[in-house]
Amino acid sequence: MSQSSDTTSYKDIKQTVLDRIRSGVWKPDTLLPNEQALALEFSCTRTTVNRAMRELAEEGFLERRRKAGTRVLRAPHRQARFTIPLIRDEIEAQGGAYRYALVSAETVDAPEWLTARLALKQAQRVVHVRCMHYSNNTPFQFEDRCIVVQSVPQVEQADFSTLGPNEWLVETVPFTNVELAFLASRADEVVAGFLDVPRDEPVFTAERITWLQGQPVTFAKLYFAAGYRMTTRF
Amino acid sequence: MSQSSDTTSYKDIKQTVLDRIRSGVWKPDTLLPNEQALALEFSCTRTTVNRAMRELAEEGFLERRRKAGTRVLRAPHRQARFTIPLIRDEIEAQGGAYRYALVSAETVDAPEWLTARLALKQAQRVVHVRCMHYSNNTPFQFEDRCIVVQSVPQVEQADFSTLGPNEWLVETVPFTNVELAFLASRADEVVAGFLDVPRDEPVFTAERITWLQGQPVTFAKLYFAAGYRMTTRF
DNA sequence: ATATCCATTTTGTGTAGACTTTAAGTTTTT
DNA sequence: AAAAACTTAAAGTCTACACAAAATGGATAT
Repeated sequence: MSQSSDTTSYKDIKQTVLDRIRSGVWKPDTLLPNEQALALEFSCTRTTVNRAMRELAEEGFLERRRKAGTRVLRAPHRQARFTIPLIRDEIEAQGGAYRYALVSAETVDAPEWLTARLALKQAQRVVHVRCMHYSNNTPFQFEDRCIVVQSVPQVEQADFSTLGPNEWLVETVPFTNVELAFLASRADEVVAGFLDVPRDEPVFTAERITWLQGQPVTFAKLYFAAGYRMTTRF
Repeated sequence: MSQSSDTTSYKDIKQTVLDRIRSGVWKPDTLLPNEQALALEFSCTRTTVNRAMRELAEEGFLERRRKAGTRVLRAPHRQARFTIPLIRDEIEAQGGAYRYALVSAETVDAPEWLTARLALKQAQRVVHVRCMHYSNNTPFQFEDRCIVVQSVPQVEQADFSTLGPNEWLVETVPFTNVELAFLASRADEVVAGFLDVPRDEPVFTAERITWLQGQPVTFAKLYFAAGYRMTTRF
C-alpha cells in the first residue's frame, strides 16, 4: 500500500482503518474487530495490528479498553499540537532577520501577585527582565519576565544584554515543566510603546510559568505584535 | 522500577533516560549509546529499548537518525498539545450549565473575502449561521460560521435552532482536516453586544477552516468571552 | 579539490509466540 | 436486590530473531 512491498505495514493498516472511518464503513461508536481478527484480515501479526491501533488511539481516533475492545470515537477529540519554537527560530523560519534588545534587568522583591501566582512559600528575590524581539527591525514580541533567584542562583550573574532570557534559560535549565496560557489582553502604555501600536489595542498574549522539579523558575508574559496569529493544522 | 516486576519495561527505560537528561548525565547534543548497548545495559531486548527511545523522540526529547544514532535535543522542541473539545464538553467540564441559542441562519452567496479565504473556484452558496453558547446563562462564545452548501448539501435541510452547527457538522461530516488560528481581535458592535462586553474590548478569537478531502467545508470565527484563557501544561 | 560510489552502522519494522493486566459479564452468595 | 467472587476476552507488553532502509564517512575515481 504505502510501499510496494509484500508485507503489510502498520502504516498501511492505519491508513485503511482511517479510510474506513472516513467513508463511514466504521461509524462512531462501532466496536471494531479485535486484534486477532484484524491480524488475520491483514495477514500480519497481532504485533503489527497492535501498533497501528495503539497509534490511532493516541492520535485521538479510537478508544481502546482491555476486554471491552476498540471503538471509534464519536466526537474526534483531536488534539491540536502547537510546536513552541524559540522565538529566534520562529522569526527566521518566516524569513525575518531576528534582533534582540534588552530593555531592563534588575533584581527586586517579588511583588505579591507573583508570590501568589507562583505559590511561593515566602516573598523571594526575582530578576525582572524586560526585552524586545524584532523581526526585520519591526517589533515582534515584548517579553516581561521574572526569574526566581532561589531556583536559579546563576541568574544573578547572567548577562541579558545580548542573549535573551528565554534562550539563557533553555541553556541553563533545560528541563522543565510548563504551564502555558493564551489570551487577548489590552495594550497598556508600556506595551503599546514597545510594540508600536495604539494604546488599548488588542494584543495576543502568552503567559508561561515554568517549574524545575516542582520549584517555580520563571513567569513570563509575552506580548505579540498586532496581527499575530498562532496557527496549526491537523 | 514502575512496577515491582522482574522485567525491564519500556516505561522504566523512558524514565531512566529522562532522569539522565534531567540530571545532566546526558547533556544536550550528547550521542547516546546505540540500542544494542542500551538493551545490554537494561538487560532487555532491543525491541523494548526501541519503543522507549522512539516514544521519547516523538515527545520531543531526542532526535534519532539511522546510522547517525540518537542524541539529546538541545532546545527541547516540546510541543504543546491542546485538546479541542466540543464547547458543550468544555463548559460542562468546568461545572457550567451549557445553553445554546441560534441567532440567525440564512443561505447566501459567499462574500468575496470568503471565496478568497477558502480558495473557492467560483462564488458559492453558503449557509451563514450565527449563534451563542452560554455557560450558566452568561455568554461564553459567539460563533459566526459559513458552511459551503456544495460540500455538504444536507446543510440546507439542517435545523440549527436547537443543535449547534459545530455539533451538527461533527455528526454529519465527522472526518475532516482543520486549520486553526488563535488571535486577539477587537469587539465590534455585534460581537460586543452578544458577548456583553464594551465595544473595542480585546476578544480572544479562534478561526477555524475545515476541509473534507480537500473540499472546503466551513469557515468559523469563534469569539470568546472576556477573560477567556486557553491553557495547557506540558 | 571535487564528485561519485560503496561499505557499514544504526535505526525501522516485521514475524512468531508467550505471558500479564485489566475489566466486562456472569454466577454465586449475602 | 445488592455485593462479592469467578471467568474470560481483549488489549498490553515482553522475548528473540530477521531483514529493510537510510545515511555517514571513507574510499575511489574524475
